[in-house]
Amino acid sequence: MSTLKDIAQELGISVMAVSKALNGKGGVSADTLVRIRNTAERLNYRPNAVAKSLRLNQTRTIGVVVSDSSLSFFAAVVKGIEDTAFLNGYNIILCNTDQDCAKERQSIQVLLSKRIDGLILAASMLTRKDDVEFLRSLGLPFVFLIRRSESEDVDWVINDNMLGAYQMVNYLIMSGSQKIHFINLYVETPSWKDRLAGYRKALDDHGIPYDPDLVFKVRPTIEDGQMAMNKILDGNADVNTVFCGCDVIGIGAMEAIIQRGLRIPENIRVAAYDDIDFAAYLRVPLTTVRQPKYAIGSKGTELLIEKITRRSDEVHHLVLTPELVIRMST
Amino acid sequence: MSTLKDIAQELGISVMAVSKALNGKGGVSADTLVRIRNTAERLNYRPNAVAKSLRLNQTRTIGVVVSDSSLSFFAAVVKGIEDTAFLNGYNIILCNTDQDCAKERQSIQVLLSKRIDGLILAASMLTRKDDVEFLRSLGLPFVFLIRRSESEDVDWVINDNMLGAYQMVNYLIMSGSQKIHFINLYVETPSWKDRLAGYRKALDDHGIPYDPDLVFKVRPTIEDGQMAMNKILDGNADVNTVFCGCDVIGIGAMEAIIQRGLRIPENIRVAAYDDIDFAAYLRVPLTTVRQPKYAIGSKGTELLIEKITRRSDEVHHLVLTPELVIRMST
DNA sequence: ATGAAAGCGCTAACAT
DNA sequence: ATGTTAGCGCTTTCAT
Repeated sequence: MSTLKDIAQELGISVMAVSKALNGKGGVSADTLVRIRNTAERLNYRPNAVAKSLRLNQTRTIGVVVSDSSLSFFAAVVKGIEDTAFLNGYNIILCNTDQDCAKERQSIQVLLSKRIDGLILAASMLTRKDDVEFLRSLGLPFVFLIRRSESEDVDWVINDNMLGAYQMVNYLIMSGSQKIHFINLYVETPSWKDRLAGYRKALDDHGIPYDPDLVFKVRPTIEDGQMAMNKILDGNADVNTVFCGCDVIGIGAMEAIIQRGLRIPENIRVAAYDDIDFAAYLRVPLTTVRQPKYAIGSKGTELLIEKITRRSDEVHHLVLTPELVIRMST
Repeated sequence: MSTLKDIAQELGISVMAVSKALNGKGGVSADTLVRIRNTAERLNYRPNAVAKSLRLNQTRTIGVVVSDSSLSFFAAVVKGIEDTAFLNGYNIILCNTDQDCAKERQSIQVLLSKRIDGLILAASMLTRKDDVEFLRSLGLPFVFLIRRSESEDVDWVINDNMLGAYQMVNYLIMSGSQKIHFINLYVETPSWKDRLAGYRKALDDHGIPYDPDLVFKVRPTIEDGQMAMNKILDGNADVNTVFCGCDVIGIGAMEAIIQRGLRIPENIRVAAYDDIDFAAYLRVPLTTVRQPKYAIGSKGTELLIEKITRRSDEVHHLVLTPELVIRMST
């Protein structure tokens, strides 16, 4: 792999001249410029971004930590991130946390070593107030995506979880449901609380008392959704409507219902959250709250790059509006 | 952000001593070792991987170019890659090519500038023989995943496309189908050809003549699958069985069939390829060929790291065995 | 227009 | 056990 020095020696000129020429900085005669370009081409010169990074103290690389990039929902967010990063001349280093707090911190430390210019935390486990101290101590611009922090003075891009849950539960009530089970996610993040608040507010607005026995917490897997639904069905003859914390849980719930020979929505109505790619093509097309997945990724990246470039300390909260998507399952 | 020098000055010792101590190289007294560690801790020292990379000529970073990381199938492969990279102390820079040859080359050039240690090409567009020259000219270990190259002398990890297609078509014939439409992917890659070969071989083995009019090419999207299926249904009253090049196309095909009030599998049998996460939970649970998605990613990464470490020039072809998964759609 | 010097943070090789 | 030298490839600053 050839270097500026190689080109300079080849031409009997200084390294500086070559550097300036190849970076279009001027201060080089038209004649030498051409000769330098040709030689660079011939020697198959590729600028060494590592050396550049060391010198300029910027890597044009963004760190992305996400709980599980293989889940349909996160994969869409990551695509939004990567596309936007690419458009702005950045690359992304992708790390999975597997919902493991320690692994998340470890990954962040590695990214820090690699001197990323900024950090995206997608569905982070570090949402507590004291986690923010740790994140701040890194001295690095960072943005929360999907899940917000409990601390108000950091940036985030999320969908309006309270509104989404409210809209869904309100719709379910308006269309006839009085008793609504809620299989929410198992980590009690701010998003989790916001959705619960939306659920409760909708009940409240319709004068339906809140029954904590109707609320469950499970991991976002088909199996767990199925198990939770089975438990609900086992314990209770009177199940009418189920609102699931994400589509994946909803798929498991539908599976449990169908396996018992019950029909959706005739016997039980099922609703969920996210609107993943295949939500419209499931056993029963799923009524759900659409999160603007790709936009969360792209807006979040724009915000981060803005922070990297401007270095301003304004706090930005982007709360994107979710959309109720009514399909056959209700 | 503090450096070795900061620690050295603080302690009034040389930079070298600090470097050795912090890297566990020995040659430091137990006493100074402790003092160095403490000071490093206190100054919140993080080794600068950029400087290390420049010095050592290795970044412990792998480049991953993939056609579209948001597609369920690729997302699973990428997870396999990232997990395995992490386990071996590597990070991945993820780039999407969007099936665009020029973008793929551009991304590779950028990765090359960033001095990645190795390159993974997942469903690359650079499968032609002359593309290999370009890839070799990079002087970088690389591995093809999912899609193989036309050139035999490069490494790859794929599933046995010929066998998978053969097994499926053989099963379809054995279970009663004589006329089988084939909606294959639109890029005529080696994988594409292998699957067509498997399709033809199965027909052959059963004495069924090959009819090119039954073979179609579409992009791997639900919409295109749907359009293709509609075209088939429009032009032909006698449609019995459809084998789709991937599950996403299969979803589109099923949608078209259902929208016409036809039943799956009673009126038309539908089979596909990949076995994406939700294949079992679709409108009609999908009969498909399971690719070992995660394993393709993890085995491919192991192979690449092996190449990075050993620098041997043996060629490895890992052809993983696909599995026929029979569900309700046939 | 061109170049020399210095240094980003680190480590291998070689003193002491 | 500890330190010195040199240099990875690049760019900023300051000559000429």
